[in-house]
Amino acid sequence: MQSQDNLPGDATHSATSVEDFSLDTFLPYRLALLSSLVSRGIQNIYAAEFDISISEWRLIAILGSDGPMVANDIRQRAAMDKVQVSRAAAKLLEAGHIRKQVDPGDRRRATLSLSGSGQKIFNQIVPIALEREAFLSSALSEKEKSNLIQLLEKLTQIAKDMTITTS
Amino acid sequence: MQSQDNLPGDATHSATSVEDFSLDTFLPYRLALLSSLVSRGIQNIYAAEFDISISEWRLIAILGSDGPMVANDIRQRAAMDKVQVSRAAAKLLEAGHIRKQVDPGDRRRATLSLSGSGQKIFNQIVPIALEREAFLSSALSEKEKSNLIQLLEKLTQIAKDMTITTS
DNA sequence: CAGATTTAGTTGCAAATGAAACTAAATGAG
DNA sequence: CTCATTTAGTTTCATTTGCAACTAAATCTG
Repeated sequence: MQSQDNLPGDATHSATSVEDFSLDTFLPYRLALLSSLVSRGIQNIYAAEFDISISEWRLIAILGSDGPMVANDIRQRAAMDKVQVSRAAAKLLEAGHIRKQVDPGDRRRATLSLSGSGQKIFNQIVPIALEREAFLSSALSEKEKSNLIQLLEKLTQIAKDMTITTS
Repeated sequence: MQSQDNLPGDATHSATSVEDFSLDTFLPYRLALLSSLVSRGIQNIYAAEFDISISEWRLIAILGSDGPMVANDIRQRAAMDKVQVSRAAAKLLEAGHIRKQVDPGDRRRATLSLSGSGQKIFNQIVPIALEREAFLSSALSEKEKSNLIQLLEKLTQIAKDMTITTS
């Protein structure tokens, strides 16, 4: 049995013929499908209850769990588009959920952090989100779940490398 | 502050407190992150080469691998919105990549199938997509990959059940 | 069979998104 | 020091999306 040490750019021994193609085992499809189902479900929660969008929640989640940071760091952290970050930040700022402090050393940069209301939203959403997640992953054992996370992390790393990060 | 009394019964073994929250092990986040990276990468391929959007490609992929089917089946198969299916179908129809045959028994339904050019697009994209996927999953062993697919399938099933399918 | 209800799919409109152009500040070269 | 380049973030515009309202066909009820 051949080992599968794929050199990047190689992939020559892998199935690339039309007959072998099955949507059900096609990773990008499976990921997109699951991700959209999950996101849709969660979005309903905080769109209805609080008045924030997905990207806004993402910002709040990042600031809430990792602490204050500069927009660019958020972009890298979440593989978000800089436009996305900018807009989400603008809205959150307007709503008073985050604060912005310009870096005196480099006045283009500004550190973003949760305000009181932002923190409150974070505190309220987290339990709901966790509960939702718990229900979702109730089909998985603890081991399966950590295994899954690990696999996703690996893939994310590769995917990040693949992306021609022009941003 | 509103009460957040969890529905009694299930999923109580998992952490639901703010302190335990970590984005890195939060499944919805990991999924969204990876999925968006992967989709973005693949989209570039067929948006540039052929002139089709993600949902259009999805339709082609489904019809190409599963054969002709009715719009509603596509919707269920791909957990797509019916609007999404309708619009993608309309565009593909206009571009001549699919055919539409009205069911004589129920004239609201129409079976969609790939036309010659649609089939050709399918044949051309599949190898590229597979190669891309092979590269992506080059970090995983065969076993890990099939394991991952299986876990994703399980989760998808749950997520489908969770969704209050109003469509 | 008429009228009400359900189902399949489409359309209109408002909000979200993404690429590219733009502003402003910082850095680098001569 | 001055002009060109890079970097951080914003704005503009065209496209995509998603919900809700709609049309048309089928089915159900009396």
